[in-house]
Amino acid sequence: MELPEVEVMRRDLEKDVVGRKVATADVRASRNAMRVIRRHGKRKEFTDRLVGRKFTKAERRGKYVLLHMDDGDVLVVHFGMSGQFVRGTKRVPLPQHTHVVITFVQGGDLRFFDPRTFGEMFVTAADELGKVRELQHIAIDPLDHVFTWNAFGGALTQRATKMKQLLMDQKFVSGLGNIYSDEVLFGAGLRYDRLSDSLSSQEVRRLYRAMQEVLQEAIRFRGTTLDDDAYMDLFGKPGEFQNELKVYGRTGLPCRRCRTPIQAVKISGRNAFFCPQCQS
DNA sequence: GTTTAACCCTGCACGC
DNA sequence: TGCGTGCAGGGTTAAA
Repeated sequence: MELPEVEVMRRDLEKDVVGRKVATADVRASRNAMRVIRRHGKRKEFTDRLVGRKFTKAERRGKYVLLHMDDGDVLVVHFGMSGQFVRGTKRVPLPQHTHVVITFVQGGDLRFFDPRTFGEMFVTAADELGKVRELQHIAIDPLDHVFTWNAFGGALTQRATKMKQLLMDQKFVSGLGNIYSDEVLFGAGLRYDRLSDSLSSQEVRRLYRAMQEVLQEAIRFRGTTLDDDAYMDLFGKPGEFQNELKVYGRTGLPCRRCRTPIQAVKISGRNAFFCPQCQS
């Protein structure tokens, strides 16, 4: 789950979970459930900080969601690649690999399931957030209004890294993963292996604009739901952006712009998809 | 400074 | 049919 999916989830949570009060919290009895709340030694340590609390705000930092509560604590959630929230009720059976169930005083519940358990959730005090290592290093959000193409260009020349890796580096710019880094680079007409300090100012502007456009569009289409990655929104509905993808997963298919077959290469263990004609 | 690989995990596609 | 293998990926970490 990358920035657009996390943002869609955040908006859904803001609409449907903020304002609700926790009646019960349950961490399921499995090894992987404990993996999900790995920061807490015991289930009770986690659940005690949720029960009786009301959610007051849903915030996003990079690919993290922060659910603030009325006592100043925060439920921090990272979805990894297969983590999901879904709203439910007692009558709806729990999905496979459900690790945490939070029920509300107002009725209904919130389930967290995650087959591959790369996801994580934990509760911390809001004023301790600055001490959480993963959150400290999250770079500026590409959709933040303080993020200007000027500042972006300056940061790019400070480094000499292949563009794909740099875009996926959460310490450099937050929110992009394997799918959207490829889509952004295609939108900018840049190859995955261009070095960041080799970009002209025109290319920097193109990249900046492509980043805004791709991410905003992906949010508008409510995220990308691939066959092998069943991302769904809070209400279990898939996204639509997979139909708009220009390069990701399209190996051998004609480029939507120039008809040249899309290529895939391995770069540091990840697939990079690109059009050899449109990107240079 | 930058890059690579391994690790955590399950589901699925593939070949035999 | 059923099994083993390889791959997918976010983020961290150790090693090159």
